[in-house]
Amino acid sequence: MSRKPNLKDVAKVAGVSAITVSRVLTDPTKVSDKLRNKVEQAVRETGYIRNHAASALASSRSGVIAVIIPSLSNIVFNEVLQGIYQTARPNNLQVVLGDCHYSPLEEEKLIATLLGQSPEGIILTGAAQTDYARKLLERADIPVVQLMELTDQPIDMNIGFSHFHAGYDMTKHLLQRGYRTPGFIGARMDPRTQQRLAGFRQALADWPQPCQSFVQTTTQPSSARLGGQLLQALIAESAGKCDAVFCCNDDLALGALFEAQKMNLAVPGDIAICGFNDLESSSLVNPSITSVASARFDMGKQAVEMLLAAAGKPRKSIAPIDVGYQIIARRST
Amino acid sequence: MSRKPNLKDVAKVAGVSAITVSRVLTDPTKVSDKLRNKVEQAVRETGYIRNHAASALASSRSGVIAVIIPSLSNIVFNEVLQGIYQTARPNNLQVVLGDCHYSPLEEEKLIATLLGQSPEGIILTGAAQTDYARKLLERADIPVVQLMELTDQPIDMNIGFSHFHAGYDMTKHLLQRGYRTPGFIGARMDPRTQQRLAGFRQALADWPQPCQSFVQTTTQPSSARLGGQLLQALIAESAGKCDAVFCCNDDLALGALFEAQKMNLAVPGDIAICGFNDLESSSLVNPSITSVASARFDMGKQAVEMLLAAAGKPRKSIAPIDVGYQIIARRST
DNA sequence: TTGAAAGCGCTAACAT
DNA sequence: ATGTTAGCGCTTTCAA
Repeated sequence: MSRKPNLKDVAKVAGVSAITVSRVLTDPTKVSDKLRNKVEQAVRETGYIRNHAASALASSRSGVIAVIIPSLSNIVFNEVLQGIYQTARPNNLQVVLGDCHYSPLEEEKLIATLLGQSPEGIILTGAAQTDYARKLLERADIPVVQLMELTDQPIDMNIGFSHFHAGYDMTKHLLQRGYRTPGFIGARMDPRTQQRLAGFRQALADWPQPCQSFVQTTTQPSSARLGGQLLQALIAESAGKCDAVFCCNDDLALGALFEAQKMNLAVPGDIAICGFNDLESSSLVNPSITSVASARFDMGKQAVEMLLAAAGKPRKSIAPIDVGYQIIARRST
Repeated sequence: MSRKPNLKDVAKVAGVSAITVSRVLTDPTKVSDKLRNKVEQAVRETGYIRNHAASALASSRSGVIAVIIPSLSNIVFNEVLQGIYQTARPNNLQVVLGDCHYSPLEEEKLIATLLGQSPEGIILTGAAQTDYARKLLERADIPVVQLMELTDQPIDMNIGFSHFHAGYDMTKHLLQRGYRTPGFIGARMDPRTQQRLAGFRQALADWPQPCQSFVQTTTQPSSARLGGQLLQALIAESAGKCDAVFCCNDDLALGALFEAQKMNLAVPGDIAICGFNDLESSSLVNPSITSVASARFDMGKQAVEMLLAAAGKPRKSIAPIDVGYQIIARRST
């Protein structure tokens, strides 16, 4: 046999009709044990694999969900992806994934491309979609989940947490620990990073005594190396007065810590350091780094579950789901 | 019109036949300017989006490639994925991704599932596929690339480097630096990790003087935390005699370093540490960690290019491509 | 350059 | 519980 086997081939081998084979594959309980065994045997024998395109065309169910993340290299999204993939698989959903490199325009193009796969739902990161992207999504009329942050104007469903409040609380943590001239270092400066910075500023504004503060940001991609550089810039800018650094993520925080050690600055004695995302390393370095934890795996999982729950049903407006966050105080502050 | 527009609808609006619309979408040069303009106008007017499933079924070209990696959480594969996605997109290829959690059986199931998408090629990690998986792949008759490691019995194409030789060279590096009682710590113990360990053992066997060595491994997933635990176990096993540790990857190495610092062991004075994969942190910690670098992004990129080059052509046996590796000696050894 | 007809492989809907 | 029939929406093939 040279040609790839199709349903009819399997049916012939099993001595049944094509639809029976189809039923065994789709819902085995609809077929008697006897025939089911025959069919399963025939499937194995022929190495049959169902043609997804034909199945999708005939049933108008693609079994696909689309997912767009801003970065494949940021481990944060990997944990979300794990939640997504692990929930999608047992539900027989294929994931088609796009990386929009933090660009709403790239995201728009990706949405257009991915919608061509007739996904049964789509998961997006953040809420910075272009108007045209929103239009495309509305026309597609499929469930949409916006992930990671909370938004007032969701396209459809929304799950995440407030980066503003997390940034606010982290800054308050620094102030409460007695640091009075805190700095903020940020890379990439995507919307969520900006919200963290806004939280930082608001917390300072709300503090009873006025505090001097310093901010160093760049739109360059985040990395530990950059964390070191930004720390240097911050210390230079503040002429050494800065006594604490809020790093917009843990990569930066780790780099800042290593750099501080190279500069013979005691952490937290000379300078406190805190990060965001609570990566594993942050709890293992010396000193361990204070950070913000959030349920990333769970967000991915829930996003898929929300799509599943919404499938087929008429769209009803669901309140955004706030999964919250947690300040994990450690030795670095 | 409430129903989603199809080719015929667009054709009617444009006053042409369906096939003409199809041609405008696929290869506009095949249609006269006059009709092409009419059609393009009609497409915009109707908001038409081509049905991928029908297109794939009729043309038997899915525009999809399948990729299976052992882990979404291991940053190493993310870099490979970036190479894959960044090469796939400009070539109008969709990637369908599967995570087999280092299990050949899960991989087999994933292959079966992903082949259902009629991918035009498939990229696999490693060479530990089950017999049935290999049968499925042969039957599918599409280009296959096995990635990351080199194998004598490739299914089709192969690109990677020798983990055995890398492990061998790294161990030789330790011996040449004067360490005589080296240890190896390994987690997960997937085939590539085992090859690194085999290289470690061979290097010791080949060394002119006999050396005592220690090995601590676990099949648990790798993590920095585990690196610390394995280091403790190694030191206990060797009663402190161990003077160098070859960690099977950089996560373990970082954890081992942090643990050594907590134990007040000088690195590399009391104990040398080296890792594998050359993650960014390895170059930034104090002391920086010796590691093995390889061209992961490039491997992903090349794998897609190999699929593209092989598409359609009769399968000819191509020699495995060795992308090599590099020992990056740093202060930790 | 354009179109008409004939499926691609599967499943929904309708028998039996 | 099983089978028959008729498409799903597109592209291939062949004809004009």
